[in-house]
Amino acid sequence: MIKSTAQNTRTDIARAALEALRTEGFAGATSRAIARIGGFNQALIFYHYGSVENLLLAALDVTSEERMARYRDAVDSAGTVEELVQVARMIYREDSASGHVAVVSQLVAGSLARPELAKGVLERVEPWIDFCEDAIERVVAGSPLQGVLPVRELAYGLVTFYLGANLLTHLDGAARTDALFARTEELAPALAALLRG
Amino acid sequence: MIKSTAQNTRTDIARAALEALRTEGFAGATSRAIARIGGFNQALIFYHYGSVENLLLAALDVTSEERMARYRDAVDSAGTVEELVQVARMIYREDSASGHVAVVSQLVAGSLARPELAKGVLERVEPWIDFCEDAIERVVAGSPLQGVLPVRELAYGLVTFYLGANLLTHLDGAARTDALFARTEELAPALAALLRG
Amino acid sequence: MIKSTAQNTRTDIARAALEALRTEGFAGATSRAIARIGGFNQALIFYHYGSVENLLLAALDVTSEERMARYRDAVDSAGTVEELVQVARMIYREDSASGHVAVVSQLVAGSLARPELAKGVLERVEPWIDFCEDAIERVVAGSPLQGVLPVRELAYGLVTFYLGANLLTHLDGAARTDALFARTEELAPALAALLRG
Amino acid sequence: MIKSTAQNTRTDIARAALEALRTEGFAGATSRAIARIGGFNQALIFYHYGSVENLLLAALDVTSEERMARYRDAVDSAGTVEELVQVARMIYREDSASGHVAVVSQLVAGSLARPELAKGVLERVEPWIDFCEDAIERVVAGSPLQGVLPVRELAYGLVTFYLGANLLTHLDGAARTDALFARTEELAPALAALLRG
DNA sequence: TATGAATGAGTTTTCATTCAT
DNA sequence: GATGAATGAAAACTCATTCAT
Repeated sequence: MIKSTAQNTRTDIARAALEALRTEGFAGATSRAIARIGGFNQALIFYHYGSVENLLLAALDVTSEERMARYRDAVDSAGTVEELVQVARMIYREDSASGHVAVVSQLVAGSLARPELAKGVLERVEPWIDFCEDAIERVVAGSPLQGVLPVRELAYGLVTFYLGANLLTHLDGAARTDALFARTEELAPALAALLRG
Repeated sequence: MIKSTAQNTRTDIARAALEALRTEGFAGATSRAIARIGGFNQALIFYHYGSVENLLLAALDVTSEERMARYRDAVDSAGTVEELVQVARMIYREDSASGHVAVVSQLVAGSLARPELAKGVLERVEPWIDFCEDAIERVVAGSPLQGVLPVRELAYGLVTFYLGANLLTHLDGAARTDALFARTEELAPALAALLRG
Repeated sequence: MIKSTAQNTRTDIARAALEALRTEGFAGATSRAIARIGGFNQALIFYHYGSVENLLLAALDVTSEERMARYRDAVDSAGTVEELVQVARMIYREDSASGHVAVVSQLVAGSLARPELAKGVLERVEPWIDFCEDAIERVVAGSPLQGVLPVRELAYGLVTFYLGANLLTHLDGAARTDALFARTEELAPALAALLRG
Repeated sequence: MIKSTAQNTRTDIARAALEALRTEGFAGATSRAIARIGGFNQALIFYHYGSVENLLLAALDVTSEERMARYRDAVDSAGTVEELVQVARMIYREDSASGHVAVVSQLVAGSLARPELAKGVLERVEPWIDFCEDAIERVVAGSPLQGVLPVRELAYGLVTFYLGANLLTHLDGAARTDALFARTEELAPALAALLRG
């Protein structure tokens, strides 16, 4: 059964907005560019979302929700540090390939001079910090490091790194970030040993 | 002896461009905004720099060079891990306060869809990775971790984190990044012990 | 018995149009604004009236008819000049408060570049000139001024003044027009004496 | 000697704005329409005047000043009531022909929902009320009616009538207003007799 | 009857850039 | 060196109107 056209249109618009952020960046994610990418009338954006800013946030919701669900499953199935690092690498790869991080970091950067947007973006970034915190917490639980490791701060640092990674990878490709992940994987057993005491 | 007026004007323009990037973000760093901030004629930008993009890169040079010199001294005087962490924190504080990171991350983000700009920005970010690499190398030298720790990748990760940190701090303030640094300082002695074997 | 819903809707739309003209002026009386004010769907305007212009004329009919009936009674009961002036003042007060004159003057002004609308508006203004003419005629009848006073022209002048008054009162309030009426009331007895010869 | 181009451009723009108000009305006096009429680039309006609203007020200044000077001379040379009525008629004719009243009444009407504009328009209408007051005052001076006639209110009423007249004349032509003036001229001697006591 | 969706042309305003002086 | 003026393209957003349901 086909969903109502209206819903499809809204989704189409949101997807086009994501594509625009990905390929044109925040400054290039204009109503025109989005309409061109999605192949629809510019005015539809305002009909459905009221403003470009609104659309961008709505688009962020679309990807975020999809990915959050998907990644929660993956992380839940990771019991050891080694597995968690592997999952983290997989997430980064997927997000990088799909452009999700690009979208997020463009929105974060673009919201510098737009308090409204900044507020909306922050609200959508917070859950990811919580998500990281939960993941780390689970792995550290029961180890001698529990209570020693600053989990909350580490989670924040991870998200921070994650955003920065995207900014840089668009400049010089993903090779170096990949290398970093590879080294981290190699060191993971040592870290696991540490956790075991 | 006073430098030629022309040189002063060029510097004024570059400083205004930095201020614009800092306060208005990449999308708001338009020739008009820069001219308004600096209190000079819009056309001067094109007379002296040819294009806004050029100006932004030139402005990046101005801050980068100043800071690089200053920070190299500070890092050189840090002999231990603990001291290095303290210096890193100091650098972050200063850059955060002065807006240097804001400028860099705005330029990195803004260059997504502008290959020319991206190329220029990358060239100016590379030295900072080298800088970090040197700093880490010096501290690790002679320790059992030498040869084990992936220094180059770590340096890259640090710069990555650094950029991301700025993106996030404009959203929710510097408190959380500060906390992360504080925890790292607390853990530095343990890390130092590790380095000593 | 309740009138058909359709009729009610039509009236609702016309009332919303009047409200829009009153509060937003001609340039702001757009289909969107009218629909928002009335709380109904934009497309209804076109379903029931075909175009915004048509609606505005229909709305003018609604108020005009209501008021014409009401004012004819009031004027008929005025036998002397003094009473007529008082009635005129009352009419102005009511029209001003209810916004009827505002609506008329906005339509007259807005029709400048729209021949169709101009035609429609003119047809609806004419009866008011006739109305004034009748009123003056009745008061002058039998006096030495009958045949001397240019009644038709005076009536036209009155309506003219009336429109102008509304334009100005929205700028600086009704105080000055009130004062003018007050002075006219004071002078009415002298004028009455003149009429009696 | 030719004035600077800039000044000429500014004046050209203001004149085009007046023309637009005259022929297209307030709602049609858009930046596009004005630029088309004047044959210049739309952006020039914003370069020279910042906004359309500003331009409209500046344009009002241009005509108002010109006419005020011109009419003050004409009124000053009118010593009797008869002459004053003739001058008034002449002024109306000229303003009507040139479109000055059209401009004013369109601006007054259009400012209904724009407080900023309303403020500016009011400031520019006030002097005309003063102007009328002076004119009436001079004619009444020394007559038995001095002190009896409410001069200020009369002046206000005249301006009011004047605005209304323009609104109506665009609907049905100037014939009826002319007729009113003609009748007033005929009655002027009687009025003069009254003034003489 | 009524409505949500859609559209092409319009709105004001700002963009980077050029040019004559 | 520096500036005021100028421009064509593009920005976000709204317009009256149509149409399928």
